[in-house]
Amino acid sequence: MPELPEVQTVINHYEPKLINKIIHSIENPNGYVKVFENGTLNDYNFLLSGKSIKSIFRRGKYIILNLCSGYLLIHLRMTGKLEMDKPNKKNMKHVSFKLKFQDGSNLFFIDVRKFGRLYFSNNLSWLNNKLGIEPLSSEFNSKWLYKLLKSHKRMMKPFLLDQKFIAGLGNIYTDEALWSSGIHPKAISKNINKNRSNLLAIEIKNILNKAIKYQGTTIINFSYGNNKNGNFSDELQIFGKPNLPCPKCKSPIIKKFIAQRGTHFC
DNA sequence: ACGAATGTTGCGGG
DNA sequence: ACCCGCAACATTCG
Repeated sequence: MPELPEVQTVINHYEPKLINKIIHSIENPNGYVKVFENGTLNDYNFLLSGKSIKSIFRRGKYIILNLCSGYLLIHLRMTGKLEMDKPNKKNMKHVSFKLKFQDGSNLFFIDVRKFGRLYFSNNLSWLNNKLGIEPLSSEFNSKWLYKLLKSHKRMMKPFLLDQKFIAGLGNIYTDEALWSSGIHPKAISKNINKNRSNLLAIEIKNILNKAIKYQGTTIINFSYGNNKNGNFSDELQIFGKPNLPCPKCKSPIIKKFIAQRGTHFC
């Protein structure tokens, strides 16, 4: 369930460890080839061998390694994890790829459900074309959000999950942000009044920033580094708490399928 | 014991 | 434009 705060947590953790490393080669020890979104293992080796990592940053839920030429992008999807320590036996069989560095260290991509993907690209224009605004940027503010909501007629939950409008929100933070702003997940964007819209913009930023500070949410899968867990799980107000009393009104939290996703609201 | 649910994304169909 | 269903895949829960 890595969403924006979890991806940022992974980056914050690995940035100092990976910066200036030189890639020696890449392997896929379990022969799973679909992880390579564009190209074969040989292509990736040709493109990556000898390249150094200049910087690491995030766009939406993508981890981007800025190489001395080109970019290597990692999407964790549902269960992807990065580890530098050699994985234990159980995790070893879920290694989708292994990046070897010239200094002998490694970066393992462990992915139980194998949805995670690796991309190589010379530029990021295709990514910027398909992803919407960064919710933590200054461009994302009350004014921008209100304009967005008014210009579409969509259910709020799937709207916020749609990465081409706002990049980085997933199931957990969408539920939390809507609940905090008093907006029903099925409410139609066009009908949201200005006060609620303004509140939503603030809550999205607050919740994401706080979750990054707590190093993300661990419910089932998320961990980073040496099996470090996120601490935002304890700060969740309604996600994963069906039937428990709503912190605001004390009536039981409702969980329903909306937009094919388990959705919590009150 | 077996079906359902579990984060994310993309695609086809209505 | 927008919604829905499904698929990718493995594991856990009831």
